[in-house]
Amino acid sequence: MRHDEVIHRLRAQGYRLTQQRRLILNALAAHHGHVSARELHRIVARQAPAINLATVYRTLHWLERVGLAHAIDAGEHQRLYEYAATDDHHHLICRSCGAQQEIDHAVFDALRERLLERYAFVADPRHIAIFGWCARCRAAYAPADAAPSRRAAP
Amino acid sequence: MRHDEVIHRLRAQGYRLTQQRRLILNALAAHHGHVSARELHRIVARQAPAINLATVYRTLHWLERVGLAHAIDAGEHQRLYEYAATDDHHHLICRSCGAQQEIDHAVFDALRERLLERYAFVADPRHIAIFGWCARCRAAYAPADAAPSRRAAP
DNA sequence: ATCTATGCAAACCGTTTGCACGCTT
DNA sequence: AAGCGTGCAAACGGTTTGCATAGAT
Repeated sequence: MRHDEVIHRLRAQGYRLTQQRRLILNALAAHHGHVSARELHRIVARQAPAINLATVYRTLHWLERVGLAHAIDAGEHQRLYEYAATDDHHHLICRSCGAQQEIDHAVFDALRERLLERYAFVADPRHIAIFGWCARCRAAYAPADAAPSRRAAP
Repeated sequence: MRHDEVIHRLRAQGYRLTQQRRLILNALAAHHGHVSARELHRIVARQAPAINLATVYRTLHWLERVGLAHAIDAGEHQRLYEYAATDDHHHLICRSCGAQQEIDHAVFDALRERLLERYAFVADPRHIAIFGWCARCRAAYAPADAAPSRRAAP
């Protein structure tokens, strides 16, 4: 695995490599996509039942600090983590069925340029969740490709 | 104020208009931008000290249900609310100084088109927070207009 | 041997809920 | 008079922290 070398560097920096950290980092790296601390705990607990949830939290903070994990920017009411080696990407989330689709960072290039021009702002979107309606649900609901009206009174 | 008529409609639908709801709605509408439940509670408590935090939460849920308030999509580790009459807009947030700038919904038009073409996804971004670096901080840090490198090891 | 990281349990913070009562309708 | 909405207090779920100890260096 790739992180062994990273870990080496970290050890050189005075951090200690414990079984728990190893397990948690592996689980995080193996898990494609986001994980909550709780889920991660459930996963590593299969291999090391004694591991404590607090340790997972502390380790996640540590991984974030040393740059091996990112906390999710946007999204729902729970903090999620992902392995930092993952390429920048974003998500489309369907309001109707909840399906998530990963999209490429490049889709934001035009927007970033525009923000730079108009607002002199260097955008660095790391993990944005964009809500809307996926093709399937749209087809199921209506033939038109217009979004369902949002402010409609019931 | 505009909501009197809305409230009228709601009353017609069988909802009851209490002092608390009136106060909370007014405070929410008067507050430009996002508010947390706690902050809103603090505000209304100035006029009605007996008002309970649970009531604020319940009222916010109710306002959301009837379409008078939106919960914030993206953003930080706290759920925030805003008055629904507010136009769709988004925020640029500086990672360095924390400054927030409101940006127009139209900035997303090109992105929405692209998402529709490429992913057949109808994006409905309501309140996205885009992190990055504002002009001032960028000037202070470096002459170049490049974003500070993100994955740099310390 | 040193001192970091862990386990445990309690604390914390925002949010939700059950219940009896008050107030709008 | 009827019943929705409120206050109160307790419960809840996720996250953090103090403390003694195990374990990596």
